[in-house]
Amino acid sequence: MMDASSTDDLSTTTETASTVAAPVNTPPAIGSGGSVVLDLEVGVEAESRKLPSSRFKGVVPQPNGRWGAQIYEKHQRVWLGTFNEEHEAAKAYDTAVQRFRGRDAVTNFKPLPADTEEASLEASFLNSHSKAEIVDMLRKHTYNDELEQSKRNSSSRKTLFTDGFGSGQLSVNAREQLFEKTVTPSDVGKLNRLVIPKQHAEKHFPLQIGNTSKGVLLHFEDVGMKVWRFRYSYWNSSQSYVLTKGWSRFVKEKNLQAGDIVSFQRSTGPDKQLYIDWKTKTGSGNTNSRPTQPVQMFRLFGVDIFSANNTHGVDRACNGKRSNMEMVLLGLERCKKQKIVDPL
DNA sequence: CAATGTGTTGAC
DNA sequence: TCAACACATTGG
Repeated sequence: MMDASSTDDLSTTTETASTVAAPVNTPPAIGSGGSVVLDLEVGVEAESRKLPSSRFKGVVPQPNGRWGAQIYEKHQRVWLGTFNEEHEAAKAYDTAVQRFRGRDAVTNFKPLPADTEEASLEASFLNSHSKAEIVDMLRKHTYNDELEQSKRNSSSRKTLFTDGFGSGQLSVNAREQLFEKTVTPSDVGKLNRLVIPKQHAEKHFPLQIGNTSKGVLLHFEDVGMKVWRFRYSYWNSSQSYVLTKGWSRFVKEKNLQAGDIVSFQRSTGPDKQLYIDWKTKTGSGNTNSRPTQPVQMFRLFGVDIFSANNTHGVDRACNGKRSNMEMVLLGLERCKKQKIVDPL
């Protein structure tokens, strides 16, 4: 009904930012919640008819002592809901104005918590929802909850995980398959490099002209949440794109053999996190057991956690309860810092 | 009936 | 754009 169905984003752009920069606005003046006070407004009390105006932008008093929040868009008011506390209404306005007019819009409070990581997370959250959705959250007072939930999801750098039979994938961050390559003998040999088929390289890992020969460092995360850093560059001599420095370590640790398949993925979310995985030709995932890799091992908070290959059935046996493996993964999610393998 | 939020107006 | 204000509409 409210019909704030303005399509989405990009309508504002340019004109938005600039102008402000400085968090002008009246200072949030103490947190005096209810009491109207203000002796100079004796008339107000006496009249008992006029409503106290708000110190905050976008906040209007309600007859019942509560506070409404509103923002204007295209000559029309967009109602953001009613709130018990004046500052809650002000915060709702802040959220809305940032979605409607960009990150640098004038707000009541925001300029204060000018973090970096949190701020960007909220920014991506805002931009991943339509104006109408944000308004709806504000009116229902669910914005903060949804934002927090979003943060949890985006911070969980989860990798796909199989139950040993390739059937049980736990919830995974949305990611797209970029491409796979069956490694050649030279890819896993002494040349210490992986040739990336030109077709895929140019499509998914475009190199800037300046970096063509110099190369760049690409970060990939594997199923164990280890981060691998490979030098990626173009070899004029062979007219091919290659992963060089760092690649041999991967080959060694994974015991990659000719004919195995390496696959590359990228998260579809705002972060363009890259992932790398591998499997044997027969393709039973990477939980297959090679002599050198009898079990999967996670390292969590400095503790090695082993999981037998045949977790099949174990998870399922938990009947509704969270499975052991799930707990492990949940723990991994919380592990903020990722282990850097092969620091170059 | 009380609360909500729209209609509307005038100031900036 | 914005808030003030009146009041129609909602919802329990």
